[in-house]
Amino acid sequence: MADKNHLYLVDGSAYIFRAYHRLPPLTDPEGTPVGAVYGYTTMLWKLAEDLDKADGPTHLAVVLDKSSHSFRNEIYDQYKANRPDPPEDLVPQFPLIRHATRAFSLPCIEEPDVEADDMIASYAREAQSKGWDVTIVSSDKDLMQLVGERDGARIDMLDTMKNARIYIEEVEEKFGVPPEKVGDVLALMGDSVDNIPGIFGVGPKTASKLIAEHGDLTAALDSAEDMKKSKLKERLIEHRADAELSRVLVTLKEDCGLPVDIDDMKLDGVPPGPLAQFLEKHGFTSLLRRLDAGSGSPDRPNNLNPAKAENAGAEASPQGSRQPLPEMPAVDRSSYECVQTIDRLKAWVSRAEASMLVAVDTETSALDSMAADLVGISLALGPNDACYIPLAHGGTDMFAEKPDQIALEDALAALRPLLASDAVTKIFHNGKYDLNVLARYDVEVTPIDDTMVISFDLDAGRGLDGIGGGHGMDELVDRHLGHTCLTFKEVCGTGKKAISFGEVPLDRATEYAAEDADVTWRLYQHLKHRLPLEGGTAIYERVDRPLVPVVARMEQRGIKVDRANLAGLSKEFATETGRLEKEIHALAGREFTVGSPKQLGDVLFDTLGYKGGKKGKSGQYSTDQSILERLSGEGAEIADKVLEWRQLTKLKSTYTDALQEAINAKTGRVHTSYSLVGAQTGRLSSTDPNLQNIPIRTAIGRQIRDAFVAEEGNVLLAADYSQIELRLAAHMADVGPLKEAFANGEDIHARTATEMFGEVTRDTRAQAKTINFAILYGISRWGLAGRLGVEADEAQAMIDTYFKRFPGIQRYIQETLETVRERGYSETLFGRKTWFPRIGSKNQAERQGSERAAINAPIQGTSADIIKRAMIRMEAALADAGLPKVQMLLQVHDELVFELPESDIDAASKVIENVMANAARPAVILDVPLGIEIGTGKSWGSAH
DNA sequence: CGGATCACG
DNA sequence: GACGTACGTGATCCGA
Repeated sequence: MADKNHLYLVDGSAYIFRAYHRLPPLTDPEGTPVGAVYGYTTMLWKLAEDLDKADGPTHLAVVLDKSSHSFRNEIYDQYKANRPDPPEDLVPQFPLIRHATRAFSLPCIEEPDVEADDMIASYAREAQSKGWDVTIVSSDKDLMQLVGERDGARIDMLDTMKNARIYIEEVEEKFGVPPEKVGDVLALMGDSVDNIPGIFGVGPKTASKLIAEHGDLTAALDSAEDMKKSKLKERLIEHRADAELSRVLVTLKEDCGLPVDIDDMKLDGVPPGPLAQFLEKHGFTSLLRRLDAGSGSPDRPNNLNPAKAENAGAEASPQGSRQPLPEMPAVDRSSYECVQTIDRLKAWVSRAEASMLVAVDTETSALDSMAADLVGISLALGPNDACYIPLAHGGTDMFAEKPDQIALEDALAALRPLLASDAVTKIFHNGKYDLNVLARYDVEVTPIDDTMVISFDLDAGRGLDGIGGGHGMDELVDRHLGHTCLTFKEVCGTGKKAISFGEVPLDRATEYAAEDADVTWRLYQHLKHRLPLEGGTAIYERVDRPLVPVVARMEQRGIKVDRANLAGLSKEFATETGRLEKEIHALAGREFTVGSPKQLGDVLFDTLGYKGGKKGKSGQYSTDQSILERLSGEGAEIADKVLEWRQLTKLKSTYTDALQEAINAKTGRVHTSYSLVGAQTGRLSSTDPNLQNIPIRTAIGRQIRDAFVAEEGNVLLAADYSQIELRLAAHMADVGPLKEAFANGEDIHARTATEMFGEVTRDTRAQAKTINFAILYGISRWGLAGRLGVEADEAQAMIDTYFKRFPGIQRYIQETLETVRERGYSETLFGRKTWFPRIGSKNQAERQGSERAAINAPIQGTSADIIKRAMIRMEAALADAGLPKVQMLLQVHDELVFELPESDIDAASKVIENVMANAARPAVILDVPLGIEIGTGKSWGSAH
């Protein structure tokens, strides 16, 4: 997986002593001294801000000393005996440190009779044993014993005051020995602050020299016998016992009991409420302003992340600045290098490895990432510091002279270590595409960042009428960098004269391709900077960023469809529609294009004279399903025929014909493409082909689902969240009766019918179901009336009853609209924002449309967040359960489809249900259970 | 290329 | 006083 867990352990007690001495003696409005607390608060702020950085925390806890007593006092009664009392204006700040920690909603570890250092050591080792990286936020020299690498997991330290990282090299520089021997050095030199004796007269220099020379403490002490007569020799012999005692005292206890599970230290966003309260209480106004603004000026990078801590009003929108970022020079395409030799490529790779951050873009021969061939790769390490590596340029004519370029396999061999290096973040714009292309060349790419996804997490819904709402690269570059990129059309042309990228001359190709990498690098700086300031970090880092490789793999797997089955259906549908068309023409009395709503409207309402033709704003009669059904009810045979004709042509053109064409020639499977930024609410969308709208509601349509099949020996498994949006509505709106019904596993629509009408009949249940859905979508009396076929008055009465029985719903709607009007966006339980720039429109229709969408977005979006979390965890969960052959193939909003060996059904079902049912945890604990329904079969149709 | 229609959750 | 009435998508067809 791209992201490694990284635990930050903050040595809180040590920090405040240092902060106290370094910061001015501030007091809060009540006169309480808070200088050290302020320093501590800003430190946590900065750490939280680092959540999105390459080496930043994924998990974090603060460790404090609860008491000064520990096992060391038992073996040495003078331990820390001469430590002076803390200054009196520091004493009242100790409890405030806990308050500050709580305000950030961070776990705080304090155990009686255990020193913070030992607790940190124990947690560090625990995390390391699980393969996590660890950063100890401290500069305490005792803790330097822990620095180093073990089984691929690293422990380092961070001195936040000096803003310096401490790695093995730094420890060696300080002590002259590697970390594991620091204890020996400390034992010799002693520590006056902790009153550790050491050897009197031996300081750091002598101690490190002795240990470096002899290897360890015992050997150093033994060596005294052979020394020339000296003061040092005498002291080593005389105080040997002191040194040995000191060795025990400086040894960290690495097996303390761990009161909090490290998994529970996950940084999952900082709720703004308690933090704002804390900042306010102690008069930390500058921090409070940043929190309230939810945005900062670009030259003030030290702002806070909290995921849900933004209050940015629509007017405070920081997007749309066309100012180039100050430190970035204008794009200069002439600065780019075309890399044509392996030596030059190696030079770029080693520079990229050193910079830890590289923007990457692939150029290909087509748009379909599962079919396109790789034509070249561009890299960028900074503004105007970019190159293009052509790999398959040259005319389509195989005899045409090809430009000099590195052999594909040589280039990939040079790039693979860089692209797979944990230490280097690869930035893409829509990285899923590049991942898919490169995967077909056996190139693994991890970890990645994605500017398209970051843009979506910051600005979903922010565009107006298609202006500035997208997340395409050219659009973002224009919007954020004030620059216009070369377009693909300019380079490759359009229409019939269009050439493929491989035919573009290298100088031109370099300008285009390297520019894409260059601007991706620049966009990244801009967008990634905004994430913590605008509360986008949690949803990006915890949901959408880790999802990218998961979805890429799903696309790569594809799903098998039975071509012969589809071809058979196409033929049936063709025969039938031909027959229907003749009948329709006969009934109409003339031939016309049945597929033309305009001509059909004229036939129905003018030629045949049916009543009730309604013209829309386009001036043409509406002939949609509801109209045709009405006519059918009035006895119009032609309406029935048209309905049937429409159904069959729809199924044929959109499904049975199109799906056959979508079968990939190489894999023999159908590979959809999911968009992570397509739906404003955070849902995925599916294109080319859309596999999220395969028919299921009618028997004839379901035949198409039966054409989606498993390979021989395998089955398909479909796992659905049952009624997830209603469950979330019950939780979010705190609707007692609905929560109770879900807890009891009741039929929710029946329960609604009972509450509303006092009895459950087929009729009242159906009405209740309609009303339940209406609620999710933002209800209006006319809309409901139309659906139920009743008068608006009656619909209003039902709405009133609903609100009366379920008062939480009305409150939810009110509160949601108020916050959206105030802040400009709605939010899911996981902190995903959707913007509603039209919520205050003077145009009533437009405004009401926004209101309905705003009521729905938190529910639909939370559901999307939950299934995404399940997807992210699914692969590891299946692997851990020894089920590597179970493959997740499709997502359909509340459903996941897997392909698996028949023999794995039982075991896989358990894992899948467990992951899906618990996907909200631990970030969100729902008041309702998440019900999962699982089915299996040889085809998708039979798995339901 | 926009509108109308209809497939899905 | 008129507006135009359920949320979120994508594919296909027609016709300007």
